[in-house]
Amino acid sequence: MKIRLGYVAISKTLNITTSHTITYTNYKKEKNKEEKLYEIIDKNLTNLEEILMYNIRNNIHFYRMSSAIFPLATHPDIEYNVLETFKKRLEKIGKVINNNKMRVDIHLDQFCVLNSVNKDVVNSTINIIKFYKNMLDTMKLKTYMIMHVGSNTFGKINSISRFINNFNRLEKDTRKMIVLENDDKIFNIKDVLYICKKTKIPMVLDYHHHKCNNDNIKLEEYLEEILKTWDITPKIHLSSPKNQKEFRTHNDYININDFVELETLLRKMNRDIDIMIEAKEKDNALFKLVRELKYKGYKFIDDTTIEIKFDK
DNA sequence: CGTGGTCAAGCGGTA
DNA sequence: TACCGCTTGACCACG
Repeated sequence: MKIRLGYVAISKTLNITTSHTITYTNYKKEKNKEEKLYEIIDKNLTNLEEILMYNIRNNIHFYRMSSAIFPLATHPDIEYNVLETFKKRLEKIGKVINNNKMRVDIHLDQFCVLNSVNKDVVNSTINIIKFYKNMLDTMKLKTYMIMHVGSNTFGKINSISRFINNFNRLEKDTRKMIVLENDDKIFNIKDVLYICKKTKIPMVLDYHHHKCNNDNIKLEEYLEEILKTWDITPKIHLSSPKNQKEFRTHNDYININDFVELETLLRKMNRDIDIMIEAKEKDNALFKLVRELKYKGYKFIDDTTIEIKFDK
């Protein structure tokens, strides 16, 4: 079995970002509003292209796009069809991704709360989901949007059924593009797995969140079921705590012990896995982990792919 | 230059 | 009750 490693949004090595933005307040002050927006988006897309080339050069097969490439794209008071304007560009980027068989996905922001008790929040969340679906469709990427279950208002049972109800309001094609992740405070792996089985949503396991929020539930007992929610290679998120006191906060790097713990469970599963490194040092953290794993004796097929022996 | 205040957006936890 | 962190922390005014 193989484990591939990926990273999120920013390359620290290249030192470029695809999240250049403008706030609504400053946007309103601009003389050439549209021009200003397009300039920012153009910069973001150029940097995205550069990051993708960097990923290809370094055999990184697995990457999460920023959700801030198109500033203000879903703002209620701004009318602009950004996806139409940048269609050619997005198609080209999509082609690069597909031609190189790279797995690229996206994570919805924290204010996308599908099960909110506030109707306006739900509606804007649905709008945002539609926007990203259109974006991914424009790029011709067969991939997913990752999100959390959301709010806990009126307790878990109510909150879970709110999620399922609102999820079912989405169109069928859109529903197929949603992936759920266990969070670090409320919805643990058991809760999320329950929803995922009911709705046929694939489940991303976040190992660090599980450590933060587990109610003494053992991952061993659920891991196989979690992986089964995927038709394709399952995806797992890995990060390390900043320190004991600020446990929930992400560390700059990955503690190799966290990887080894997780990998020890995974090697009993006999499935290829994609592990996304979520560390503040981004690709640097990924490569640091790779160096340490090699030193420890892990066998690598290429720069970021580990060969693991199935171990019952 | 570096830095502190600000920014469209939700939510729960912590001091 | 106000801030923090998640999220992707970037921009801008000021010194």
